Amino acid sequence: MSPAVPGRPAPDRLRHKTVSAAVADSLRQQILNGDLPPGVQLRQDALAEEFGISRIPIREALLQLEASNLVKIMPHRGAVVTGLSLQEVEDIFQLRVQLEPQLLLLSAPHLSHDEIRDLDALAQEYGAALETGEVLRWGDLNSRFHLDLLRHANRPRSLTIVSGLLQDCERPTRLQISTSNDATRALSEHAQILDLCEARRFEEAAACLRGHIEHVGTSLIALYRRALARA
Amino acid sequence: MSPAVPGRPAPDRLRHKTVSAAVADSLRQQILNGDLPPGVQLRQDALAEEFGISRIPIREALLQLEASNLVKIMPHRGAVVTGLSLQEVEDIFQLRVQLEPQLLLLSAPHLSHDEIRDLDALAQEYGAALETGEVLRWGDLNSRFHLDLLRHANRPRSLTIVSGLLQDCERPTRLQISTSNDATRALSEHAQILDLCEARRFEEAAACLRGHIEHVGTSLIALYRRALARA
DNA sequence: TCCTGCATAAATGTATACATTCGGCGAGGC
DNA sequence: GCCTCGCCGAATGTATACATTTATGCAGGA
Repeated sequence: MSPAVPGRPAPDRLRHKTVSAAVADSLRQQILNGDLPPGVQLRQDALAEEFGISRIPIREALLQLEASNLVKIMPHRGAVVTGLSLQEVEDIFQLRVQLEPQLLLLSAPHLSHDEIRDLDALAQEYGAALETGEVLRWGDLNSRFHLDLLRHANRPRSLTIVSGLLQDCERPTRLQISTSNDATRALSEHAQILDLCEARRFEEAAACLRGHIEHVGTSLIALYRRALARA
Repeated sequence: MSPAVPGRPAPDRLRHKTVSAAVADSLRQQILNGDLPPGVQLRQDALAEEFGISRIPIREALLQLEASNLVKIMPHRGAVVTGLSLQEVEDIFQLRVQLEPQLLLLSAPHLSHDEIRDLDALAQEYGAALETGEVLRWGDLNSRFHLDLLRHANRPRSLTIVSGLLQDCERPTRLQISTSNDATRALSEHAQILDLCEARRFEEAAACLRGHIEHVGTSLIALYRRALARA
């Protein structure tokens, strides 16, 4: 029953084991939430004092964040929160369109009824968070849904890549809160994908997933373009 | 440290600026060369003494290597050199087959004659290294050739991903040295791709690239399967 | 006025020293 | 005889202190 398939970088569900990991998670959340917008300089001394710890764990946390493309470290010049260019966002969605449906075709046949039920629970939790305005959990739930859907594709590297793409989608997704009718549509599309999977109509499920990503992508890119134009 | 977009992990425009980066590069080379085979434990104290430095830069170097999937760090349990499962290698080549030809279609029309000449120089250098047995430069030259070929696709995230895939190919590629007739075939295929690009027959170039990756992939996977069976 | 050059300050990078955690070994009990 | 509990050693994780690099500001001169 143990999911040997890598769900996430680290099983963060248990308590943090090291300070640097805790700091990394905290900063990651702040960046994904937009609390730390792109371009902000992260000074080690300030962060160390703020967290009440030494600079060493801060440095290691920043290195972990750089691995996720959340910050850019320049030697002797500190770390800066990175931003995604419009081109990058477009690229990310094109990659998702190209990769995810194909992986779904491989993974869906191996989804058990229990797993589909769990996915449905995730989707409903996502809907609940949508209504209560819990924006923080929004992107995370969406990412987990998409990843769990593809878990059984037996393509470990592809899943790692998709995981990275999904995480990068979380930041611009925050913009979409205002136009949350897109989000409700996403909700129904998630349900539809699950229904098609349970009915073992995998080709249609993949097509639906493709349409879902395309729709979210075009909507988000339009929004992102305007947001960038403002700044 | 994630590769900027073109070039390599670190554009060595200048000599190493920090010790941790130098250590990371050294360890990276040793791992890619097979000097540090998968499963080896990297103890910080031993490395620190070996390099004649403190443990702090060692730790940061290990974190950078973890970002490249070259080592796996477990909290309080040290770092271990990672290996690629057969499944991962297969996945990597399927991804390359899926991504690279498409990117070539986007990039090739923007390749100038000078750039094609540079690429040809790279290919010839690769051939020279093949004959003189300079195995160390082999994987690096191959990666640079493929990356430079796709440089103008205007798909930054895709290029980063392909860059990672290529680096991961470097390790199992070392196995291929013995059966270097595959490598000579790769050499001619590289030249053929360039010729088709210069003739502006982009579709054929992409098809050729696809066949090239597929051929190298199947050959390498067969070899890798036997190597894993031994160990 | 503008440019050059150095001195100063602030931030990062590294070394040393201390604290914490994990794994193994052996004594003790069931 | 086997299992459990607890101590001990080794390695990692973190704090403190020092060194190095980069950027800034001011003085001096053309």
